[in-house]
Amino acid sequence: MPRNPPDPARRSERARSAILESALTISRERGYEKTTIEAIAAGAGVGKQTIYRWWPSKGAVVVEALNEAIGSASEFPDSGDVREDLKAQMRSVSAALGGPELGATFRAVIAAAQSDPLIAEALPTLIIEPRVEACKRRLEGARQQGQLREDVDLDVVVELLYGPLYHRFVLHTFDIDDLQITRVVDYVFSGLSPMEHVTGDRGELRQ
Amino acid sequence: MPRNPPDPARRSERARSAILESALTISRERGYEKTTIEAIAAGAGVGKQTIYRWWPSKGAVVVEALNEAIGSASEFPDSGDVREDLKAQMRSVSAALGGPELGATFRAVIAAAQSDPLIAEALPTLIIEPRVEACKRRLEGARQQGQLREDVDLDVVVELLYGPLYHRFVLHTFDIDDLQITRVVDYVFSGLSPMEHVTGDRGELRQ
Amino acid sequence: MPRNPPDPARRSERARSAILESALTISRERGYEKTTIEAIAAGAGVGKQTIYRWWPSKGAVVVEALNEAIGSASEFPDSGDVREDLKAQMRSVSAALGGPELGATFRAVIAAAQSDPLIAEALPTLIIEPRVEACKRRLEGARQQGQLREDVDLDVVVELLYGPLYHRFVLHTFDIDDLQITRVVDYVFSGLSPMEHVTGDRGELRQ
Amino acid sequence: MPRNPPDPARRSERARSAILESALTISRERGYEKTTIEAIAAGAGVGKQTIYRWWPSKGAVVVEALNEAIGSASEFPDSGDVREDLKAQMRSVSAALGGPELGATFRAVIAAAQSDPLIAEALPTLIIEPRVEACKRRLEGARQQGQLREDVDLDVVVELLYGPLYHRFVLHTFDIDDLQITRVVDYVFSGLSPMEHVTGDRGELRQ
DNA sequence: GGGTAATCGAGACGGTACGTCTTGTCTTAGG
DNA sequence: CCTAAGACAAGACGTACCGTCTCGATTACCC
Repeated sequence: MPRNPPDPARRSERARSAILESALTISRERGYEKTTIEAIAAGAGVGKQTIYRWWPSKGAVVVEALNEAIGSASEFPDSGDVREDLKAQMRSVSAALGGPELGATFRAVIAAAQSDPLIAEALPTLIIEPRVEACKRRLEGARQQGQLREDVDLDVVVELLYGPLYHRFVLHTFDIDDLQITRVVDYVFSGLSPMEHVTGDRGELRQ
Repeated sequence: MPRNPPDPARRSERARSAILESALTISRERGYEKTTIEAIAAGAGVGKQTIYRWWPSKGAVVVEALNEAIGSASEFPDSGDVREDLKAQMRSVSAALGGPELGATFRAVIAAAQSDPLIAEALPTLIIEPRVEACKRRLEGARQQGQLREDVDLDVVVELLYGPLYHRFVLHTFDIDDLQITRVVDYVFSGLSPMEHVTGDRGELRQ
Repeated sequence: MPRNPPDPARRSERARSAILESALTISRERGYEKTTIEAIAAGAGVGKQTIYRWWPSKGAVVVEALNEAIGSASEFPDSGDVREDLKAQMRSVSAALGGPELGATFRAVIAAAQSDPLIAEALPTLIIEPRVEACKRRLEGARQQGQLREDVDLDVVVELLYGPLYHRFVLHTFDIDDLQITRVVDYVFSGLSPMEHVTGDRGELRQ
Repeated sequence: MPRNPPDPARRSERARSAILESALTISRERGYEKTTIEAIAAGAGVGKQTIYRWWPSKGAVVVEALNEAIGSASEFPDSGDVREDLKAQMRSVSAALGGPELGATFRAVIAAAQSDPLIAEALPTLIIEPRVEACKRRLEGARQQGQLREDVDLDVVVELLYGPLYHRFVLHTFDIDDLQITRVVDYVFSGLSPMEHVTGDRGELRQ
């Protein structure tokens, strides 16, 4: 006697968006750990069952809410200069991570992903990958314009760029700042080996 | 009539270590968020009051437990070839993170640090910084041997090297593997800009 | 814009009888209080709205179901000996109350009557009174044959006879048995006052 | 791993009596079916768990509350005239059953006993039997004074007396009134058979 | 015999209460 | 006094039903 999954066609869009909005608001106001499904439901004017029908856990609601809040807005700029475009985009990621709006919620989602398998799956799928793909598309463009070596693995390049940001974010070592971003991009493009080779244009590795 | 603080002289060492051990086990098994004081007490064969008497919060118990468990940082190898030394060290970090024992524990700490300020402070101080310093010492040695540019910020270099590993670890995008490690080190040293002339030694950027 | 009442002509007979059958089954199996409209609907393979369209409450469904199920009252036997006829009839009532089928159903109705005004009205009217009347007719016959005092209130006599059975049935003190029935009838006819001279026919008040 | 039953020695008397009082009040005010454990707990200023710890169900709380409310007060009067003493006691039972204070709650408990095995056991044990025993003691006294035949089964006599009251109470046929009580007692003592024997003192079987 | 209106099965919806679990405080008994 | 054990008030958990509502998809009546 298998439990039928609910029929998405009958789903109420009004309820869905009210829930996501309520989830984000409450998460922001009292922190993720003190966010309860009861409160999300009350805040959205919705029965608890409506949440349990469509999401498996509090975390799942919050990831989805977070994803909608960040927006699909992450399309990369393309000014022709890949280094500057990356820095600009990384600065906006940094602002989002550090800002009071989404930062704390994003932290909480990362925390939840460490023990909740459902979120461990949703976080990369829903939030990380689409933005990684956007970054890879920009890098691919740069490669075709000769700003990037032909043979690099773009997945690793993305990790080289954003990994340092997340390193600070999750390990609480330093705040992410423009200086870190500048150096990360410049080091990654120019390399750490003593310059036996010409980097071409911008060897400005100081400060 | 002020509440007298408990007298440390009368404290039961047996209870203390049973609590720390139980906290660690449960944190590892079900994640930090699902770790409850009730369960720690039950697992330690101890009354809840004994925990509340000596620690202010669940987080405080867990940091103390972790601090005792992880032990001190190991020194970097120095074979003369900084790239290979880094790869070796990163592989051993990768093995630890991926292993079932320390990996799960470390996930729990990272998760806890995202919401508990006590752990947010203890994690970089006690755990991360000593290891970063060891790495920086090795890099400094490399710099003096001419394997590293003079002007780079070593903190950022450490983040460039380990950030990609943590990126995979906390965001659950891919498993950390040797290939990633190889590429990270090589890209970071050689740079991503197209090589106008070969760096001489190891241009082996394929595979 | 008044809500049109449903049109009885279009009513599905299949649904109606499936609902009544399901209501009776569930009422019998888990008791009236734990009978839910949800379960009746599911058991009948019917939408909940179909029940709410035609009945105002759970109680209404159950009375209607019971009314169809119990059938009409049977006539009393008349062997000429009113005591024996009463005992015989009371034994058959006792068997019905004690039996798993009607007993459980009847328990459910009695329970329902204590809280649902609809059933509180229907139970005496539809179920009790016809049977009381049959009993009273037999007692009237006995009176005319000189087996019963002229001046007794037959309603009270019926209660004297059947009250003890229901006392055991609803209060769960003892099981109804032949011994109780025999004694009830004999005590009622012979009286409890010490016999100053024997009644002639059946003074057999022992065992 | 057997669940330890709670230790009665540690039980809070304050909580216990607040719960029973709250249960009775709410039961009276909104009816048994609409009485919820949630409301009882709130009304008593008590956690729900404290109710669930000591009672298995809502019904059990209400039976106990009812029992305390009725009071042990049921000792029988002994004026020397057993008929009058019985009538007096039956009138007070009738007043309790019919009264707005306990009548509705008692109905609900009887209803619950029809489907809840726990209440089916508690109702006779806790409430009925102590009062039946008191009645039997009075009847035994009457027997020793020669007001009652030697050979009657007192359990059946009690049922003969109270059965008719409960018959009206649970089947909703008539209201219990003084006339019924008078007739029940008189019929039971004098017997229904035409008077071939002298009843001694009071053959007043009219009206 | 085709249009249309109401019933049907199904089930999502906003709610209330359920019975369980955990929290942090308070109380009891024993060493 | 400190310990373990655990009752306590509070309140969130995830589930079950409530009674209402909205869906297509059959009916069954009326033109």
